[in-house]
Amino acid sequence: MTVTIDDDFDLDRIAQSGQCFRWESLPGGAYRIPFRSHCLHIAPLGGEGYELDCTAEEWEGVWKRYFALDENYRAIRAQADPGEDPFLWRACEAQKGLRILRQDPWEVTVSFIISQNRNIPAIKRSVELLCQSCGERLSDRRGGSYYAFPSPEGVAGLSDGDLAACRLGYRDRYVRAAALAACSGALDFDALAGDTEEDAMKALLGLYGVGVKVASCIALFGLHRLNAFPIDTWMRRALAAEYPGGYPFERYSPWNGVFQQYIFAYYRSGGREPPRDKMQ
DNA sequence: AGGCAGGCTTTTA
DNA sequence: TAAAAGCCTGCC
Repeated sequence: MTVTIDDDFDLDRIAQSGQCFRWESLPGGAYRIPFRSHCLHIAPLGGEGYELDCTAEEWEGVWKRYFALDENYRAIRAQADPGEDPFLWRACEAQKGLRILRQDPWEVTVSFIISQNRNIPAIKRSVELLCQSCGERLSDRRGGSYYAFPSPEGVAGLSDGDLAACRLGYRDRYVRAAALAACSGALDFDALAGDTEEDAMKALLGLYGVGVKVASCIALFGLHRLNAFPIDTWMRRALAAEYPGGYPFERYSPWNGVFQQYIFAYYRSGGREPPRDKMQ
């Protein structure tokens, strides 16, 4: 089936934004996107049109929510004023098409625990190895196979050796601890959904191996708390260079996390003063 | 109590 | 070799 999407929506930008690690790039700007037990092939047709391999029901019931198409990113971007904050405006213009997905919170939790002190290719590799080691092998609609992201039980059941084979390094005990917490109910994403931002952050920070940065990423990308504002090395550089007087959080609430993502992507793509030496 | 240095696995460029 | 969407522990 085909659909038209009448808002900011750029598959390449989303794929490269560092919020999801399992999108598979295909020829022609298309992607294969696994989500829980679903898998979508989506190909741009030019303009606002896209070719999908799912039913209308699945598009309506699963993917529109996954892509957060109920939210209007043009309207969010419009809050950045070129005269008031030219840097933010440029970042939004340059990265137009980004969206914050509604991903599976468990997958996001593990992925961002794995992300610490690593670059994106290395993160993708470990996540994929983890999926292959204990995720369910499923078929997409084109006869291809893929591995679902494993359940907490699946991860908790891995031997030391199998977990080590995922090349998680010192993070392997963090991942195992998160799996045990999710199995025991100590980590309950449904409960977190009803919490205040502060309580949700507090609960996430209680996980072994989860600090402020990773907890913020889980809140933003896993719990869809669009005001959560992860600060990594890139954001630290961007804030120091562009907002020496402090970032105006009040001004952009409750969309701080969205603007954070524009700034992060803009900076990482070389839009501003890359780290002293070279870029990718 | 709260801040800071050092260490940690592995990959990437 | 330094840096990578950092965090934990021990010391002060």
